[in-house]
Amino acid sequence: MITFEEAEIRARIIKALSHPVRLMIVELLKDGELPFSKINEVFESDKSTVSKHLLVLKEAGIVSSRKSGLDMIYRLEMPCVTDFFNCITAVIENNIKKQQICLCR
Amino acid sequence: MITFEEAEIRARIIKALSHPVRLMIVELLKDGELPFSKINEVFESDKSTVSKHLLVLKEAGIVSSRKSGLDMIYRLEMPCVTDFFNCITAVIENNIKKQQICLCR
DNA sequence: TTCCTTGTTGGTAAATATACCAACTATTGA
DNA sequence: TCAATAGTTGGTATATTTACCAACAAGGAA
Repeated sequence: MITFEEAEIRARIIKALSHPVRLMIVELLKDGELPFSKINEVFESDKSTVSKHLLVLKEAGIVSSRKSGLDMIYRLEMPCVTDFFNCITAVIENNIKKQQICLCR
Repeated sequence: MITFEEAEIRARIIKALSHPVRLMIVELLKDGELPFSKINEVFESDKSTVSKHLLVLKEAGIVSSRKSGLDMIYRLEMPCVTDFFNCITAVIENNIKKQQICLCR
C-alpha cells in the first residue's frame, strides 16, 4: 500500500493539473515550447494570473522555463501527457455512457 | 486546441484525484471493490471525512457504490488507473533527477 | 542613463475545500 | 417495535485557491 506521504507527493502534482487554465497551458505546450506572450494571448485573464498558473505548473515540475532576451520560454516536462489525458478522457466517456443508461430506464 | 469548457470538465475529474486521502482510496480499490468499513479503517480521520472523500470520487465518476445489507460497497471505475499513476510517478522521478543535477553543481 | 517592453511579485477580497462534531437515515437483529 | 450498527448529511471554523490590480525587476533600445 502507498503511504500517506507518498500520496501527498502525488497529490501535489495532480493538484497542479486540476485547473482548466493550467490544463489548457499543458495542451498548448504539447507540441513544443512557447514564450509567455504566446501562452498569455490565449487567455482573457490578467497576465499576472497566467504567470501564477505557470508558476504552479513549474513548482510541480510539469513545465520548465528559461529566459531568452525579454521572453520567458516555457517547456512541457511531461512526456506522458497524452496517456494522462487519454485516461481522463476515458473516465469522462464512461460517465457519459453511464448517464445514458440512467436516462433509458 | 481544447476549449475552456472541455478543460473544465477534465479539471473536475483531476481535482477529485488531487487529495492524498482520495489517492489512497483509489489505490485501495485497485484490486477490487471494498465496503466502506474497510476503507474507513485505513484512515485516522472521522468516518464522515472518509465518506465525503468517497462522495467526491463518486461525483467525478471515479468510483461507484452499491448498498449490500448494512454495507456500502465501493468500486473503482477507472481501468486506466495504472497508466495514470505511472505518469505521475514519471513526473516525480524527473523532479528527483533534476534536483540531483542541481545539487551536483 | 532613460525609456520601454516583458513578465513576476505583493496585496486583497471572494470563492472553494477541508476536517470535525452532531444529528440524521437506513438496515438488521432482538 | 425497539435498539444497535453502518454510513451520510448538516453545520461550522479554518485553510487554501483564485483573480484582479498595482507595483516591481530585468533586459533591450534610444
